[in-house]
Amino acid sequence: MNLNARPLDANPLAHDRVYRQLRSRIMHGDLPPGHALTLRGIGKEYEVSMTPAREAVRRLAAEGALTMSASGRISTPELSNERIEELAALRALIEVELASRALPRAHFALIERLQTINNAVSEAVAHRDAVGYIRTNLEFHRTLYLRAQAPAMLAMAETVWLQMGPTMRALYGRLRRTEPPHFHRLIIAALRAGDEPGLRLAVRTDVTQGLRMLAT
Amino acid sequence: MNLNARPLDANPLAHDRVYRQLRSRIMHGDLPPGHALTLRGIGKEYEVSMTPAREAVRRLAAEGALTMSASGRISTPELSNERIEELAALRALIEVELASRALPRAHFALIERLQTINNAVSEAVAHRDAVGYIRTNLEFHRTLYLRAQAPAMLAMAETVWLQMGPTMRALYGRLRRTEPPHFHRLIIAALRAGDEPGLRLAVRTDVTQGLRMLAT
DNA sequence: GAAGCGGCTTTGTGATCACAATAATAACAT
DNA sequence: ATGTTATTATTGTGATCACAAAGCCGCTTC
Repeated sequence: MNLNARPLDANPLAHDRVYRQLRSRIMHGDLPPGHALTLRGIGKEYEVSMTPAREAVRRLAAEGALTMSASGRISTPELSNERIEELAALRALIEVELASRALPRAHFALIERLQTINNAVSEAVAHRDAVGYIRTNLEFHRTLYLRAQAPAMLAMAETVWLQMGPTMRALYGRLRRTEPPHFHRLIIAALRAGDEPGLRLAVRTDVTQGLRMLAT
Repeated sequence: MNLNARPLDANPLAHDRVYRQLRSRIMHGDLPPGHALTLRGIGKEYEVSMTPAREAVRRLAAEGALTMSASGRISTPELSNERIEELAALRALIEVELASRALPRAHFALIERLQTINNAVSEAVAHRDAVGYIRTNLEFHRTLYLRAQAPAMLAMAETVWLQMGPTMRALYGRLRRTEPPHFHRLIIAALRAGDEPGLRLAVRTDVTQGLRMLAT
């Protein structure tokens, strides 16, 4: 009898499924910084054995989404202020370039879609929904950058988002703002006007504004 | 009897040892693009079972150092020209920033060390030693960037190097030059003069010059 | 010759286990 | 109460196995 048989209705590639779900939760701020995880716990939660859980964790650790202590304990990263500054600088570098490359290809339909997403961002802010804000905000940026046709750069940007996920949740969670996202409007306006310098400035400002929350 | 016992003289963390050695070989161009690997082959080569080999491969795949086909077959990446252009642009973005951050901290001892490394680069070029050239060239850049005190950025740059490793070997291997690295001298001169714009230009040019070889 | 077909082999995947090391808890003494 | 030690529970690591799917090779057929 085959004890290792996997249920026929189960999706193949168990480790990939675990990886994607964990990645989404981390990127969107579902887990606070320093949250501990265990291989057996993950396996139980996703109904797999330790093996695929280990592979998913190893992959996420390689991307900086999880940190492993010297003894192998798994947790979400707790970023120092210097690390946050670095990651914000990386976002500025990469995302300004992505936006710049997307600009010539940003037609009306894209700009309209960005506005729709931006409304969802405003709504999440109004409801003080930190996770919803992070998710829609990242969707706004990703939608724009997809037009750049630069998958390696987009992957780099998403890796930075991943690393900042838990910290962003902690930052936005303690934030008590209800203002709609001002810089997103500047980005949209620059796209509409075909204003590249304005777009670069708007993206850089939007991406690094989180630092100001830290400085207080 | 414990069948899983590991030899007492062996270093702990087998998967990490395998990871580091494979990573070094890939980054320095030891393997050509498209080179196939197997878990059992890696395990046999490093005298471990499939498990640590799998973890090392999974980690390298997450960093883009290896690609996995839909059926899970492992090989070094074969980069398209568009992907190479993107990675070169990423190098330019990140490494120019790293150099700029290192500039205020670049004292005499560092500049002298860069010159020593650069002599090794020239020697590798003279001997048409592609792997030696890649290794010393990366050592030149890493030595400079370490002064930037920006570990996340340096990690990003190294990830790009990793992805380009096999392709760089193929490019430099078919190259028949004996000129010493001209732009490295410009970098050193700009460091000595404290000339930030000149440094940025020199790094950007050095990093993207490989594209010119492709265009021919 | 080129394309289809049968088998055999290779290969990644996931489950399970033993083990060692770490963390957590209980017991105790001061 | 507090700090220390001994015991127990938890956790990651690596080895091994069964299995299915994909590659490979020789054969046949038209």
